[in-house]
Amino acid sequence: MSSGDRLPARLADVAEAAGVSTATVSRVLGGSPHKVSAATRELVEKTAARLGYRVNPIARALRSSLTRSVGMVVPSIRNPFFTELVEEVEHALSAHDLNLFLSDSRGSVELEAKRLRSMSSGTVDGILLVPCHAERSAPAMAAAVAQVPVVQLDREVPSLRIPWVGVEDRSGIRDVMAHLHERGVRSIAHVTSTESSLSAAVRTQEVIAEAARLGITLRPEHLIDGSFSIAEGHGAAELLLRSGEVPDAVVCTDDLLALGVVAGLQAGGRSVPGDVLVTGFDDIELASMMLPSLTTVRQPMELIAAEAVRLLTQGRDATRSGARITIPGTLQVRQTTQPRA
Amino acid sequence: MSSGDRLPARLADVAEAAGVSTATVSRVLGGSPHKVSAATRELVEKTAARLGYRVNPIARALRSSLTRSVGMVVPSIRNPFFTELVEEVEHALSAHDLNLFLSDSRGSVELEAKRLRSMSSGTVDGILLVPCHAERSAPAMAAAVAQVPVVQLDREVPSLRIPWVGVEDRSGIRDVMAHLHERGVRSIAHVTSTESSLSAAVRTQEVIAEAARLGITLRPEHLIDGSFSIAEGHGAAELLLRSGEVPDAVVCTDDLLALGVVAGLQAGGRSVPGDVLVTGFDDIELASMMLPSLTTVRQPMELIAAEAVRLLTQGRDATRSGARITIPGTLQVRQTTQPRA
DNA sequence: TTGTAAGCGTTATCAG
DNA sequence: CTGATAACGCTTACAA
Repeated sequence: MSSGDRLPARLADVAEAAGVSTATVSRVLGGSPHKVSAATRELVEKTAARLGYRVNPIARALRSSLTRSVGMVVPSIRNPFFTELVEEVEHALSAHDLNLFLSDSRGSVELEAKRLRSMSSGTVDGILLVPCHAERSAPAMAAAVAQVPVVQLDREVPSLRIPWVGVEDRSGIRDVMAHLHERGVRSIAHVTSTESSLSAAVRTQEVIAEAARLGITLRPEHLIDGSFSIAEGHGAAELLLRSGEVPDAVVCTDDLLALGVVAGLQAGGRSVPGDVLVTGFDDIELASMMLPSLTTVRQPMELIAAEAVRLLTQGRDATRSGARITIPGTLQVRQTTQPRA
Repeated sequence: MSSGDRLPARLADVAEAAGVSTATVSRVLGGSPHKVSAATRELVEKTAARLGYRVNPIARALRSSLTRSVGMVVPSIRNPFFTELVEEVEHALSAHDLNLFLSDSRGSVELEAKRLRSMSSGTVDGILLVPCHAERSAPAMAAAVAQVPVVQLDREVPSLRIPWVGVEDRSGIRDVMAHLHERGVRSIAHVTSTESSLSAAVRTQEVIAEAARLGITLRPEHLIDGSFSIAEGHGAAELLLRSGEVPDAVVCTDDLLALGVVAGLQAGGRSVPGDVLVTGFDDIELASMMLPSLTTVRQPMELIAAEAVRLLTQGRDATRSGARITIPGTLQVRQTTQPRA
């Protein structure tokens, strides 16, 4: 049934065709530090090209126990922040000639554990993980890290000594609050998702602290805690409108929530920023494309991805260090916090 | 990135501990059809569990030339339509216990070729590809398909006999046009990206044909052809507004363009749907979350993903067949085409 | 500088 | 039903 496609050339075929040993071919083509004369090298390269030879990465991996690929597990690839992070990671890996094995844990600790198990049994040289739960992700991670280097991104499981790379949450929030204060905001609501992520919890902490420090009112019933999604933000806005007293601004711990809040406020007949200011966090692509465009804190995803990949490629020592690399975000002031005319 | 702590148990270790041969262990644990006595089977399973044995997928792949993973290459993982498609593919693969190798070609034929080359040299059992160009993607695809089964998703390279799964473009557009006609629309503009995708070209063809058939005006300068992005849609709306004569509706070949068009029209002081109706195509998550929510054609991505995976897993025969599987989309009527009060 | 040969951890083909 | 044993394609001591 298989038509005229010939089986791909193996290392041995190249060796035979070139009249040298397999060892020599391997040394030339595998980029080994071993010395090979210029003439032989050229001969080998020529014949390899002529035969259309390509290494069998599986065989290479079995022999060298190096796969040249890394795994990445995120809670939801559909969340634009993670999508953009994955994209940056892919680019960073390309530079090192590494492939990406992507998995979505769908926010499930069990599924995450399964993915980690499958990856840590030799398919990848390292794992980049955005844990889906701050405590319950720990056991599977501990098991994985015994087999292969692991680096956490964005979200952190504090009970483990696994390196982490993420944004400086507190300073980002401080910038937001200072900006709102400057805009004359006297009262805020806060929409967050402390359950999903430790980062969100830290941000919320900081929102509360800064509100107190700046004399901005944050009523307990105006602190709304759910999950990260547009729908959640939409619901939060409805709640707010029903509460009767609508604050001057709504501070959200991520852009999806902020998008939902803006839509919800508009649906309720309020103008943003005319009646209420809104801020987000992350700076996903949509934040600058939406109307009104969203004031938010830009997470430098390129940097986060690059640092994570660097940690991973620098090997066990680096990933053993328990390093915590925090990278500052930058406030992007846009239309949702324009001063009222 | 070096090896782990305790060396993991190998097949041979299990065999030794259980006092049987490696062949027997392999037969039990590898799910081979070969008969093994119930007693031996249980013994092996017990010892394997006790030693925490897990197969080495690399060794297995080398021996059996089956990796239990498939590669997927999309033009941009950031495009929500592809993101959602990837997610569905991941789910479909999970059901078959297959892993996903994801790559982003960033719309570059060269990068795409590189990805295909790397994947087709043994790292995956099959490739799901959304080609980034209707002609220039062909050479690399032809080379890949000689090594490994390939299935095209969404976009198609017609010059190759490679199976394809996608939505029924023409009927989707006919539904949109019929709906607009019913709404009393007499003139439209059309925003598309025929360069990116044959599907878009087909949709555009159908828009023109249906406009003619239904007596709806589509002025040549109101046919705007660019790339698939929110920014592009935004620009198209500005162009439209500057043209002086704003049509009754704007038909877009994807949701991103439609999102941009809505934002652009609003920025220019027009109301959607008050002054202008807008339609999209795809039904990405945002389409129903945005305000006003977007009337669009829902692509059944779960089905598309499932069919593609089915073709791939059914092996060479299926992927040699040159099958073209088209799946009907369904019109989702939402706020952007509400009748003017 | 080059070659020989021993594995890497499985699966599959034989005999028994 | 079970067990030796030879591959799979490559890297890397060790020899020459």
